[in-house]
Amino acid sequence: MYKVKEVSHMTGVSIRTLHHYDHIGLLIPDGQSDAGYRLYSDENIEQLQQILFFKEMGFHLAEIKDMIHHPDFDRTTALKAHKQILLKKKERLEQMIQTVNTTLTHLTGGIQMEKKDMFNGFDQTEIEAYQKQYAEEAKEKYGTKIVEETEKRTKSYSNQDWSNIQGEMDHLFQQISVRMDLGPDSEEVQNLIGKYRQYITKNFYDCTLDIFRGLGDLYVTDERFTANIDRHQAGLSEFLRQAMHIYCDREMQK
Amino acid sequence: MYKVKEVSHMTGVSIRTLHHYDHIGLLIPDGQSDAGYRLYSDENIEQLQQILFFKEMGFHLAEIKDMIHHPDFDRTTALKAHKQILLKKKERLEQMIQTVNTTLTHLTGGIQMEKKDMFNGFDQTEIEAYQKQYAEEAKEKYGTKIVEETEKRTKSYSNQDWSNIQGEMDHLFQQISVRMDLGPDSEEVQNLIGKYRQYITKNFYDCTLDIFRGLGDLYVTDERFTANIDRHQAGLSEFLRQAMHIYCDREMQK
DNA sequence: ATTTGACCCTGACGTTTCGTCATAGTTTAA
DNA sequence: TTAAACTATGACGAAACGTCAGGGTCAAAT
Repeated sequence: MYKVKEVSHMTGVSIRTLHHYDHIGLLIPDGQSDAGYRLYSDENIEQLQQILFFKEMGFHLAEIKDMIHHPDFDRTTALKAHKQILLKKKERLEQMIQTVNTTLTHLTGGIQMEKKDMFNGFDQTEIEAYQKQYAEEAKEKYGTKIVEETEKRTKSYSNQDWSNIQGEMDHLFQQISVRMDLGPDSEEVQNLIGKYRQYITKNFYDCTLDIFRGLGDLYVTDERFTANIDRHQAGLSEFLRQAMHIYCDREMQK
Repeated sequence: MYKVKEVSHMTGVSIRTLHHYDHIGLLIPDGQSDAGYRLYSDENIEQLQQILFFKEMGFHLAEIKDMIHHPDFDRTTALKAHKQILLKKKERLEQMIQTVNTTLTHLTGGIQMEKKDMFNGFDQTEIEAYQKQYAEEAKEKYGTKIVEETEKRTKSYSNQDWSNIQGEMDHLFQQISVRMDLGPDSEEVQNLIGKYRQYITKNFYDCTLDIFRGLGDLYVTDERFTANIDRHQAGLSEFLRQAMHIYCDREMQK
């Protein structure tokens, strides 16, 4: 016979929950001490595990109570009925997600139209000016090789190309921004960061870890980057820097 | 200016709901009659429709309250965050439906083969019978591929092979059972669980995480399994289920 | 002018599953 | 014997209203 704390440790349910289950008659301990302490038998433990199992499936405690107290209860029918309920809930959720998505595209679409920034203007001269400027800074930091490589690769890019690149980039940032709550070290975010690096390597230059790390810093120290990135989401640039650092740390360890 | 019943008819919300929204400060009518009747303006109606819209998307009333009372509220961010929540809920629901399906197929399929325990009887015909039956259930769940694979692989197994498999399996269970006190999340146990999965994949079919998780549930819900497993050690089946779930959760994160 | 019926109001409890105190008795080890 | 650790029983809170209960208000019919 086990006391509440032991049962709690064994099964992972809280003591309060045990009280509650006793209270509503879902799981009444087989025994009781002189002082009125609840004493649970091995059988009680098994019952509890059954209860937890059905609870995981989303059954209400009242339903579970019926199921375990009526051994001849038709579980199959109950399960089928339950499944229908779950399916309906799922449908509703999907509907909700759809609605959110629709609203979201309208909202973000509106914002993007409003703002004209360097990545939205595909004027070739502007891009070149940007490249030049970036080139100078980059030379100081990473030497001339990377700069030359970038220039060589981007020279032949058409407006269409830039537009595509911008689209991909926006998409990636978008993806990351909605996952900010998962934390910069989350698997999802780290995967996206990896994609981002690949994307740079594909379109601009071989983005080594050192460079990548520096790029992350740039997002916070250079207000042009900061502003451009944070337009997706406030605080995204700092978040990106953290995530990129974590990414680099981990990659170095491999 | 409209009274509660009119608003109720116009929008479909109950009068009590209007009371409630007033009470929590979500929708306070613009006017009031001498007798203290709530009088809603056209603007109020619009607000209410906004509220209903966000409610449909599954926002909590408190969140909605913030959104409509703070006109510069970042709806985009809120929506994105909300979407994540919805997606998580959906995942959980799908998991639950999966579990229900597993239980259902094994409950319905179990009637005819009640007394035949696949692991204890090495009679070839019995095994084949089991395989057939399992095949039907499994087909519903995982499609025909896994079933065919199992059949293909096990067709040539001799009694000796089955005996060996059983031996290995017993050994593994034994190993796990003596480590139960370390907890299902301990490294030792998790390693053994990993081996177990490999073992299944090697001898029967490609055991995906979904399948593996379902298998864990089976150990608790299907008494044939429970009995067979618990003969090594009381409570082992439940322990296994927990360990397998933990294993799957962790593997999914990788 | 009064009655009647439709309509409105403000509580307040119930629902669901426990978390979180608060207060108080019990057991156990030092 | 005393302090630490454990247990017990309430009771409030949370979310979003449904559902009475008890009691005013308004407009039309008597």
